[in-house]
Amino acid sequence: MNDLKTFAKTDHNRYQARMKRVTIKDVAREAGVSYSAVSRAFTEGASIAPETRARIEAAAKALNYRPSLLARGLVQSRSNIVTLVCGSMADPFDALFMEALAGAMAQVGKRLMLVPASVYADDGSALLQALDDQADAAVVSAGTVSLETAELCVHAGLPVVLAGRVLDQDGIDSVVAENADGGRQAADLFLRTGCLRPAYLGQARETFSDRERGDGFCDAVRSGGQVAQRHRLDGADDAAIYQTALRILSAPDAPDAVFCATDRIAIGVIEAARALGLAIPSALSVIGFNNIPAAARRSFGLTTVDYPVDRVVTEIMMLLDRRLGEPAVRASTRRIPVGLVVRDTTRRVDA
Amino acid sequence: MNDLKTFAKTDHNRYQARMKRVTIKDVAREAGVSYSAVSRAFTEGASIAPETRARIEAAAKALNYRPSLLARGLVQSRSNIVTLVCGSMADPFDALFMEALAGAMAQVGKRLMLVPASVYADDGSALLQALDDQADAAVVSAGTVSLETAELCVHAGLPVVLAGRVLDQDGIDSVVAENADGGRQAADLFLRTGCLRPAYLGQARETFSDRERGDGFCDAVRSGGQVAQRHRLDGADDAAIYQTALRILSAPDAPDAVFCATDRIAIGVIEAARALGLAIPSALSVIGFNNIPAAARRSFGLTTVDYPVDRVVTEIMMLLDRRLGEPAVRASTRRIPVGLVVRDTTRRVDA
DNA sequence: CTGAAAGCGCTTACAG
DNA sequence: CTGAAAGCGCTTACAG
Repeated sequence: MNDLKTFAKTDHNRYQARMKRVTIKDVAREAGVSYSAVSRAFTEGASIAPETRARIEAAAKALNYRPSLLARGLVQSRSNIVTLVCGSMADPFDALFMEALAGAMAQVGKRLMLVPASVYADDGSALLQALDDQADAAVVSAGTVSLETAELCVHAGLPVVLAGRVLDQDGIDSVVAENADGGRQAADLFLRTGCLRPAYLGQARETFSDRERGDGFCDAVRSGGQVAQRHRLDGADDAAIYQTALRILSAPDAPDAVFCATDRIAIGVIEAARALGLAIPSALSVIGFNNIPAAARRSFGLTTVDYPVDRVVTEIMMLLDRRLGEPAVRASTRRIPVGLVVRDTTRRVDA
Repeated sequence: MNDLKTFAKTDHNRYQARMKRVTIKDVAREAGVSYSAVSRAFTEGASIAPETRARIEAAAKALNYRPSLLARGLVQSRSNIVTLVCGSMADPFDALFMEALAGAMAQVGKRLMLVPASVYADDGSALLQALDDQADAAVVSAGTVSLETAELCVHAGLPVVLAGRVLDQDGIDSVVAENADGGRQAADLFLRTGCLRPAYLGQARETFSDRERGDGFCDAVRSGGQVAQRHRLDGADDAAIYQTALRILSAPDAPDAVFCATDRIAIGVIEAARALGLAIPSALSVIGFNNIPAAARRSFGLTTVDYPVDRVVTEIMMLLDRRLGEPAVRASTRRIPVGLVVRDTTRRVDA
């Protein structure tokens, strides 16, 4: 990957006999019209004689003409690009979110530009790419976004919506799960099913949603008159999840119920429990978050907090739409309701 | 999602008091230089006095100037965009591939534009988006690409590489797994461990790689003097995988060994087998393909054919680089070697 | 090293 | 309905 000189930065023209693009002028010449006419022929609802349009369309087809989105974007200062600052795809939830978002954007004629947060400095500069792209909007689902960067975007009139976190900055909208409520629901179920040593297991690096889930859970446990342990992963991959779970579950004061920041973590806990011979749910209860497809697998039957990805995407689209219509509108945070899906990793509440 | 009028297509200007962008001219004025000078200041290795550059950089910082990638792309006819035509992210392998590709592209200063194949007509038109974007290259990992579309891209000088399939069209490169060899390896293991009724289970809609895997497998089984069953999923989601597996495994002539087109399918087969009380691997052997992280989970311990995603990405980058350097070079197909990773779903070869 | 000019491929008022 | 002109924000020869 070190010698991709050409692709990376070398002067293409030195090497490349790339065909020159067929432009609006070529079509105009072919059709015998001005090139404004060609532009109109490709603009919905422009005033142009049907016959002229037909002639132009024929010429365009003959020449394989395709309007340049770059040029159009430049002149309209609207690129039809939406920048998505994203993180690792190791958790299926993130991949499904991206897929849903890309689909929704396609519905309104926009496409997603991927900016992997990991390749940018952890100072919010990933988001600045959206500015460089003249993106119509940005969605941030990973990485850091500094107040300074956010401010810059707002100032430039770039609508940005944060997924999974809230930033205290005018003009930056957010959509997040009712995380604390999800944590509370998990805690309630543990308490009602007689769990005595509940614990929360969060991400290696605490995130906004992670913290809210943990807080909601621990607060509710405390309200129930118990105290919750609070743990954190040793690392981000499946192996680290498993090892952390092993450690926690084999400690002297091992919990008998674990609420995990994500389903992926919860599945690691289930596997560790099985390796240790802990029966689920009699000796250990487990609850996840997100309700990814794997949670429903027979192998796991994971009780989890359902976080409907389509709702998230719908809200993002609506926030974006609203802000485009009214750029100065107050920042708003949309909370997506979440609900327990009870499967096999928690005990029955028949008491 | 039906009323996103503003975001979708309405005239922004009617609503939007978007700040006008700060341009090269603003910086030039602020720094007291021509705007060619500003351009140079932002061009690596351009001839400009250090002091002038410093002054310009200061002015740029003061104004929060950021070069427009759109404008730059237009004039250089190089957008630094790479279009990825992608499919569903339901299979973790696809998400990991995308992540790896995005990372590699970032290394060379390019970003990925997502085009979900599903939202375009099944005639290869998704790929045409790459042309409209003035993309520097396109990678296709899903959907149909017609010869006609491919031809158009080649003609326009757009490098395209196909992932997971080969197209008989000059100028279109490919990277694919040694699928048939993978199938052969799976078959050999089944035969050497005494399996008597081997079967292949492919995707609902046959794909290029799918077919190669099945062919390689069935041919090798035949060479071993047996005949393989050949099945196909009833649908694309986890539920359909599970149901299809149930059906196949409870048939009168049920197989005692199943090679699956992907790990995801294989996991469904494992779950169906367990539901039916079939012991793995004594009563049923299972082999997958890809070696996704889930395959290594203790819950599955899936024997599989490892298809290293990083190798795939590396080859794609090299093919792209080569074609950019030499646009007319013959199309080439890179075959990525694959290898069995033996875990717990196949019997020991101690006989 | 620096500036003025032309041009990338379009759209958008403005006249006609 | 149609065309000529200006301009979107840059880069790139070309002179100086």
